[in-house]
Amino acid sequence: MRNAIDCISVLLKIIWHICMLVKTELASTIQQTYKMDKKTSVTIHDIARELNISASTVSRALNNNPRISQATKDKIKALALKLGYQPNIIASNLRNQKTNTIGIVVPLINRHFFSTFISGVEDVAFEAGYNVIISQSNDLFEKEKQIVHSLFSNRVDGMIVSLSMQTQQFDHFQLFSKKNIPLVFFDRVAPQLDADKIIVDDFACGFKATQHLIDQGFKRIAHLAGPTALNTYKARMEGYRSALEKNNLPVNDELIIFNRLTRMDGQQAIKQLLALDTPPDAVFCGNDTSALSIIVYLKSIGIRVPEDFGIVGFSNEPFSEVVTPSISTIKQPAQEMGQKAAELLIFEIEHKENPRKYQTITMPTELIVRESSLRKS
Amino acid sequence: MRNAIDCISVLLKIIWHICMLVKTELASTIQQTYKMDKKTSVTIHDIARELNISASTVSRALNNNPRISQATKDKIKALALKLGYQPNIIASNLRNQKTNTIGIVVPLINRHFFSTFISGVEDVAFEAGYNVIISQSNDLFEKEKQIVHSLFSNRVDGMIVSLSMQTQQFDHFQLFSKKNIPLVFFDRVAPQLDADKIIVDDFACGFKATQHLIDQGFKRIAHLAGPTALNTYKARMEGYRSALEKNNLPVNDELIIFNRLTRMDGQQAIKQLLALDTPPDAVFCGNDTSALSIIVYLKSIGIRVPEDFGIVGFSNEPFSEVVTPSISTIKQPAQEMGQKAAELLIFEIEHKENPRKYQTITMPTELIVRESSLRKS
DNA sequence: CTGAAAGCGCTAACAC
DNA sequence: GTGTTAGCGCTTTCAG
Repeated sequence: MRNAIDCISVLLKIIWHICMLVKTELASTIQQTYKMDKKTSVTIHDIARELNISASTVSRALNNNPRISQATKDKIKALALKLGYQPNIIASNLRNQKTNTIGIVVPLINRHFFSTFISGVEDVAFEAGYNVIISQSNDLFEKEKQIVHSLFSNRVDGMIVSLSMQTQQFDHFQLFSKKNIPLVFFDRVAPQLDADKIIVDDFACGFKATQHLIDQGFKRIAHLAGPTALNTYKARMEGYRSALEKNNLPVNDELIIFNRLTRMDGQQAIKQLLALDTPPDAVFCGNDTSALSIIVYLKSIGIRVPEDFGIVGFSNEPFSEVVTPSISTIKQPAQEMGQKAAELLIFEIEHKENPRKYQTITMPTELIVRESSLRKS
Repeated sequence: MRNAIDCISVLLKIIWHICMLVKTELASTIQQTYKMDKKTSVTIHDIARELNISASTVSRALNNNPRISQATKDKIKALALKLGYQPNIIASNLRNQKTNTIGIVVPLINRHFFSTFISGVEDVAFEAGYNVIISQSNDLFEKEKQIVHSLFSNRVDGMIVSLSMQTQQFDHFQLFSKKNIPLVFFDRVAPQLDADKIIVDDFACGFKATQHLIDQGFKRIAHLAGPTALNTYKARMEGYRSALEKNNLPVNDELIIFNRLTRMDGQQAIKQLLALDTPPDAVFCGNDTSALSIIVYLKSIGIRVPEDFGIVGFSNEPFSEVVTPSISTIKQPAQEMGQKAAELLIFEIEHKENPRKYQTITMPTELIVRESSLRKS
């Protein structure tokens, strides 16, 4: 018995040693791979050594510094190409205190307005030699804060932001303003923020949409408002109210419903509205999604749009054009807004002025009249 | 006369000097501003000096190195907070040869599939402490090449790519494979590429869609194919052909139309198909956009969908659900694909294996049957 | 026109 | 536990 146990114990020890051997073997392989990795990365020093010149000359040549003779430039560039040299931008960034990177913070990337905006930013940024790093706040204040800190630590040269739905404080942006790093807000902005802003005139849009419904002969117009903590939804609602007043129509609070404008919200809202003693005959919705769900519901209960009920949405989502009936809506120039934001930001990055003057750029919008509101040709 | 000229010359000199003075003044102001900027940026050395300890201790403390006593950690962290210390990640990146950044290359950011995919990537990346930097190739080969080089120079730790429509060569990706930087392709991939891939089974999807039309009693089924240089469109078409063959239906080349699947393309294609001697009674479209335009056209000329003509699209664009008739389509799990791609990439970044084994992950798809193809309940 | 040297801010091997 | 020191790869004075 004893013997057997001893035997096993010895065996185990042997196995253990084998394991250890394998492990060190593996470790050294990894080590070697690592070294190989490093060797494949050619630096300006490698080029310098090969040509018996200094690294600074190589650096200057590759940056087209006029003080270097054409001959050496050619020599250096040729070798760089041959060796497959790729500059380490991280090192350059550290030295230059500039990353050529701009950060974007949006609530959600996969919303048509935002992704189109980002596309516009990317276009301009790429042309100007900037990278774009994006993050989504998912409409959460805490995540927005984290993102902003992270982008700061990553030393972005500037940042473009649309606020989360929950954001009411703005301390986290002071990091940027204190270090004089340009900041451009768009769409969802805060009035109390001293910064550049790219917006549309949501008030005018709300007015325009409502006036259009009035012009089409609708008499009792309701409004689906988004969270009025956000400047955009608040202004749209105020535009709506103002249009009613201007036309001497009563502003009736039971006709204004506040929610988050999801499809569910839209359906609930229209049910609630139709249950009123004197229900409305039209509604201006804070977005197209809710407008859509209202159309679907009305169709399902046999109310005709626009004959019996008029609808105007907001944002010109891709589906608005193709549903039946197609949805009248307000078109925001998302791509152009992105381009403009990027242009403005990059300009400020490259021409930092002190003291700064903040601009607010209002982009043009368009009321697109489609079937859902068109009773008169 | 002479006097006058002398006078002017002296005046000019004076003005010149004033200018110079102003210039130096300005320069020093700028200098000062610069220094102020620098001073506001607190580093670990500032913390170290203040506490009479070394920078390395500070570094270790902030990174929660267990070798530092809790007491000093607390002291350091408290001061860091007080001074508003923000780590310079660029410096850390350079030193660590790691950027915690992953690059994404897509044809177009503001396409629902891609932006949703990106959103999925961002979710996972953020959780794992990675930044996401995105670029769009605009379906141009040259731009794709530039982007890939730029991302490499920016030392991304890994990259996620969907190829441009024009891409036929893949040399630009060797930068990454040579340095053993993980690379994950998705959706539009190249079979000859040795890399990880996240795809759906486009062949099976094409088959499924076509089989569904057959099951619904459609007899003569056409196909709108995208550019077959892309694996996705090619496989969809092959699935279509295979389904016909399996059901002993003839594969008729005049029923297969190749284009870029825009709305225009869709309209042209359907006209062409209806002009045939024996036109089809259904079509499987390579995407939802072309399916939509066909529906619109058929409605306009009084052909009923699905009674007279069946349609299946691809991708489950948001509008597909809400148009009338709603479009039967294939749903790709874009968000999940993005999450999976990010998980895979990050895993490979953090567990670099040598030699690498490349995986191809096929994500599940779903045929969503809606009105445009449903003749039998 | 080119080189030497210092340093961007952080980390980690090595020493004590 | 903490300090010393040496870089990561690049740019940029300053000096010749």
